[in-house]
Amino acid sequence: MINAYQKKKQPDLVRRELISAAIELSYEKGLSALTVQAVAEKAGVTKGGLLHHFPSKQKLILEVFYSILLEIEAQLEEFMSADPVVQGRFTRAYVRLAFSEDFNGGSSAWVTLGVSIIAEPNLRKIWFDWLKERQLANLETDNSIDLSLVRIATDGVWFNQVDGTKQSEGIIPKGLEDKLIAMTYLNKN
Amino acid sequence: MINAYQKKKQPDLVRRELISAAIELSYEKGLSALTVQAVAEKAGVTKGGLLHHFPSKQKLILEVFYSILLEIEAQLEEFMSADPVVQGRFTRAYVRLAFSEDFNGGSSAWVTLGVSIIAEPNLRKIWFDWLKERQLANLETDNSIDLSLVRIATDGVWFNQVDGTKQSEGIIPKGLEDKLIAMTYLNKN
DNA sequence: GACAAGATACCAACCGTATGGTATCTTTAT
DNA sequence: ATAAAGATACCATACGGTTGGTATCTTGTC
Repeated sequence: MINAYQKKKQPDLVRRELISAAIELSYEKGLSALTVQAVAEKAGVTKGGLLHHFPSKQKLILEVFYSILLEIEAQLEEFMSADPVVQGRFTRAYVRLAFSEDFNGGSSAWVTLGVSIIAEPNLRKIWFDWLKERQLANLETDNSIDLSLVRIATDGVWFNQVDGTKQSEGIIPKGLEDKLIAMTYLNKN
Repeated sequence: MINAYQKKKQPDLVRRELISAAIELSYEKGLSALTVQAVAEKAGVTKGGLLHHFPSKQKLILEVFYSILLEIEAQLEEFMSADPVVQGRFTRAYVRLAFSEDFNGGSSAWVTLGVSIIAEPNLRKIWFDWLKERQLANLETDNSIDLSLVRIATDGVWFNQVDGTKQSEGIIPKGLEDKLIAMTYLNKN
C-alpha cells in the first residue's frame, strides 16, 4: 500500500476541488448532506485536509457562496460588455445568464446551491444585498418597471430550473428567452 | 410544583402548534436549525411528545410540506372561483396568491419554507410534480406563452419576497401586480 | 350515571451515532 | 530548516430515535 502522504501537493487545486465537491454534493443530496466528511471524501482529501484550508464548515460554505457570486458577476460583466445597446443591458445580461449553458445544464450545481443557500438566513442577506447593490449600480440604464418585470421573471426562470429534470422544459416555454430579451428593448409601455 | 402530566390534553392543537413551530423556525433560523428538539420546545412540548405525533423528523417535514400545499391549493381555488373571466384565471389566481397578505407579510413563514424545502431534492420533486399537475389541469384556459411568462414572473415575485426585509420593496416595483394581472387579459401576443 | 379498561397523549431519561472540531503527526515544498 | 499540506486519531456534543412510565380520554357495559 502506497502512503497517502506521498501524493503531489497542489493546494490551490485541492481548494477548488473542495469547493466544487461542496457544490455538487449540495446539488445531488441537498444541503443537509453537506458534511465536511462527505465534502472532503468527494474531493479526495481527509477531513483534516479540508479543515486546513477552511477553518470551519461555516467558512467553507461562505467561500463557496462567494465563489459563486464572483462567477456570476464575471459572467454578467462579460455579457454586458458584449452588448452594444446601453439601455437595459444589465437586464439583458441577467436574462442571458439564466439561460446560459454554464448556468443550467451539466453544472447546474451552483444554481441549486444558490437556492439551497437562500434557505439559510445569513446567506440570504448576502445574496439580496448583492442583488440590490448591482441594481443600484445600473440604475441609469435599467430602471423601468418593464425591466424590473423582466428581471423578476428571470428569477422565476432560474427558480424553475432548480428542478433538474426535463420537466422544467414543460414549465419554461421555448422562446421565452427571446421574448424576455425583446422586452428589454421596448422603452415605455 | 404541579405535575406536567396533569395538563389538559389537546392533541389536535398540539399537532398544529408543532407544524407552525416548524414553519417559523425554518423561517427564522434556517433549515439547519430545524431540529426536533427545537421544534418541540417552541411548541411547548418535549421531544417525546413530538415524536408521538410524528413518527420521524422526515414525516414531520413532509406533513408540514403537505399542509402548505393544501393551503396554497385552497387559496388558489378561492381566487379562481371568484374570477368571472375564464381565460387565464388560473394564472391570475397564481399572481394574486403571491401578492396576498397571507402569503407574505406576517406569516411569510411558509413562503420561506417553500423555498427551503425545495433545497431538499425529494421534496423538490413533490413540489414540481404538483405544479406540473396543476398546470395540466388548467391547460385549456391558461396555455399561452404569455400566461407562462406571467406565472414564471410570479415565481420570481415569490422568490424575492423570501427576503423578509423591506428591501424587497426596492426590487419588486409598486404596481407590478396590476401589470401582471393586466397581462393575463391580453390573448395573443 | 358509574365505572372498569383499553387507548391515547405526553413526559423524562437514555442510547447509538455521526458530526464539527482539535491535537499531533508525517511528508513535501522552498 | 522552516513552513505549508495533509493524514490520523481522538473528543465533546448534539442529534434522531427508543423505551417505559404516568397521566387523561374515550368507550362499552351494566
